[in-house]
Amino acid sequence: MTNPSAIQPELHSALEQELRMARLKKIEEYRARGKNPYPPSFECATTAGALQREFESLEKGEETEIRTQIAGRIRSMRNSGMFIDLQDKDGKIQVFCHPDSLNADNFEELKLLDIGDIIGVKGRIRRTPRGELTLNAESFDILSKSLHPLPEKYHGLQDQETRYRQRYLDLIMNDETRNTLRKRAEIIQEIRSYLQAHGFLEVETPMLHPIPGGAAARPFKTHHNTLDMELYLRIAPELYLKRLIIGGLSDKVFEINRNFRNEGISTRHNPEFTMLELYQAYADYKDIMHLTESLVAHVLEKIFGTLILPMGDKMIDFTPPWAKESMCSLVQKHTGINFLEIKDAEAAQAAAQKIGIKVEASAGWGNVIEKVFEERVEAHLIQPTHVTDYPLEISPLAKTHRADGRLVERFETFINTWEIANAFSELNDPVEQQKRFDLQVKNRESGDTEAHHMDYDFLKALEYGMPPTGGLGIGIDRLVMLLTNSSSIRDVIAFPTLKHKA
RNA sequence: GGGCGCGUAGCUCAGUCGGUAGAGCAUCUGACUUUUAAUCAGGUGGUCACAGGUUCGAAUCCCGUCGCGCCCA
Repeated sequence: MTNPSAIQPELHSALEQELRMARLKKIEEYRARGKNPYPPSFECATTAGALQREFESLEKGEETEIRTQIAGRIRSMRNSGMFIDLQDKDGKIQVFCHPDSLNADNFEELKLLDIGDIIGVKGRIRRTPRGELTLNAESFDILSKSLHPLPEKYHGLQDQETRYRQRYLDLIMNDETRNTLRKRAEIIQEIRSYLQAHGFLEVETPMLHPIPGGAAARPFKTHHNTLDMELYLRIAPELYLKRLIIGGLSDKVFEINRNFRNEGISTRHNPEFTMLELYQAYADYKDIMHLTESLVAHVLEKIFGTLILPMGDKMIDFTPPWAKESMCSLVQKHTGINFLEIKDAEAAQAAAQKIGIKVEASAGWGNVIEKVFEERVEAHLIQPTHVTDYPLEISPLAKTHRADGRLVERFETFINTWEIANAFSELNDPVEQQKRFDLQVKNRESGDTEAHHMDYDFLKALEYGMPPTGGLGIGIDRLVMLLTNSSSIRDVIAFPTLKHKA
């Protein structure tokens, strides 16, 4: 049994304690009247938003005999509680508490109500002479008493840090936060329904990996006590989804789930983030390109009813087909250098240095191209663009390009300068895959902490035969950022990773 | 990891040249009672992020630490 008057460590000031004690006292008074301040349920007949729509045409000053009941949080009170603004999931409605209609018991209990309390109200609908749709309360019940004051009613909650640390307050106070996080849920719902309608099977693969694989990234490490075994939080589901394709669980599988990468935090990076990965047997990267476009276009049409959205001060046009150009061609366009004519790493490094781009002495031909691309091309990719035909050297899981052995069949889609999608014709030659892993292991030994690990278990699976397969990864958080015009990934993740507060 | 900025009442914010800590909202008391950020009168409320330094005197100047934001890597 805890002492309700005990000082909580989070409550520093005397005022905060005082406010809390005053509200605890009101709870006791309410109980003393035989009422339960935390009742088990309340039957809502409608919502504020639904009422606003339903009675849109009710004239000023018009009263009805229509009774309804509604629940919500008290956002403000005027005239000593005579007028209460109630907020629920989809709107606000004014509640009028006057002894003419409100029962005598409840009228006495008005002084026990505070801003922030959740109440249920029964009453009749009218529109006031000033034009406000109003519920003339006949009775109310406290459904949950709030022990803390809400942020300032006019300016709301502004402090960025508090908005992240106490997201529930941000959600109560800021419509924009509610809208963004609801849009996120809708976007994911639409992705699911599109993929399910196109024959994809939704699956779940492990979060705990004995060997972190499927991406170039540093993992979080953890330990299983009973098995006495090191495990890693997954950096990508790729190698397990391919095992499902090998097994023929379905020719089309997808997973929408969290990945974890033990790297920096920025407006575009959160240590845990949500990824869509899908694999389609007998398809190549060109098929996946079309799939990517129609998937995203479907989401936009369903949710926004348009294919053109604002992002910052720009307009992004998602209408398929999207621009498509090879990485080397884009690099040549922006630097004048045609790397396809450059044969070795030394010459590539020299070409990059000549235009003022520093590259490491160990950088191979492909690494140099990637670096030049990042520094000179990415910033220009505003409208949706598939960048194709990446260097093999930086793509250890992709199939060698059918027309050029130095490249792979891969594309990344850039929108608003951000990488949104990454896709390949998947490498399904186990001998070739082993060579690629060997090279990665060598890179790791020479200091590349993001290089892939050798994974014999996966190689063994490949050796049983994986059909030709196209694969796609889409960063859901960044996609949601684009579609909700959000400038920080923290705005599209309900509870972003934060440091301990001092 | 580097640079810049921010941190003052529960919330939103002022705080001049270094001279006793301020406002609005919220809250409490009272008045009023069909309001719309209700209004009127009065009151409560402060670890000025934390720690040190300079100074007769620091929210203010300096150093360090922590947290948040923005830009860069």
